[in-house]
Amino acid sequence: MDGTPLPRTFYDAPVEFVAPRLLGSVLVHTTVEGTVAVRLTEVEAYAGPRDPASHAYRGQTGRNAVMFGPPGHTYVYFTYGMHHCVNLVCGPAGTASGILLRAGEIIAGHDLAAARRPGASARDLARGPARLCKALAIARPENGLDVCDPDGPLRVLRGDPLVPTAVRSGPRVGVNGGKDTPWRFWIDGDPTVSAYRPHVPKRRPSTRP
DNA sequence: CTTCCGATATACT
DNA sequence: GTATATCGGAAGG
Repeated sequence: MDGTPLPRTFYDAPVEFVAPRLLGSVLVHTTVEGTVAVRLTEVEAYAGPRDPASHAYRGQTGRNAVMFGPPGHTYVYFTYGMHHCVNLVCGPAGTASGILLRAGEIIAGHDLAAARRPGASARDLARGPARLCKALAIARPENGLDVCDPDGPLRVLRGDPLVPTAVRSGPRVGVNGGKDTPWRFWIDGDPTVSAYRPHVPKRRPSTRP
């Protein structure tokens, strides 16, 4: 990590090209409470309107609007009525592609992250997309931020190089459409990578007594 | 470790 | 009305 944000040109490429190269980089969020930094160990690529698993598959809505804007910005969404998840917008403006930040290792601000995640072990602080957001205090106000701005509150810094064999890929977690597209990327053997869960449709409440 | 399940905003039928 | 890019707690092994 050299303290310099990844340049916007880094994100202005096909999302499946950018995603594995994002592993090992560092997301840093500074608030009035302090600074927490996470080294990314697991991400997923979502390719806009052509990808049935993407939030942009059915076009623009109020929620996904920033996906249709320029790269290098956050797309934060609220799901299941209680969790936030964060993406980085990729590709030229209008591509509506993004990379979901699924998990990472807290490398600075451990005490603050732990205070935001009571009861969690160090390994679990950012092990999962909603857990990562909670540990870094990423929520609606962080939607649409420019992570390339060196003076902004939320930045993505270049990480130490990985050995090429360290990156693995497989199907994305919990998605129904596009389940054969291996666009989940993670650092092999890293304990902070989240557990894989296949998509499971919820059972309807029975009307039977 | 595992399975089950509830919480409930947002988008869609 | 139904589905979902999730999580944490309870209960079982």
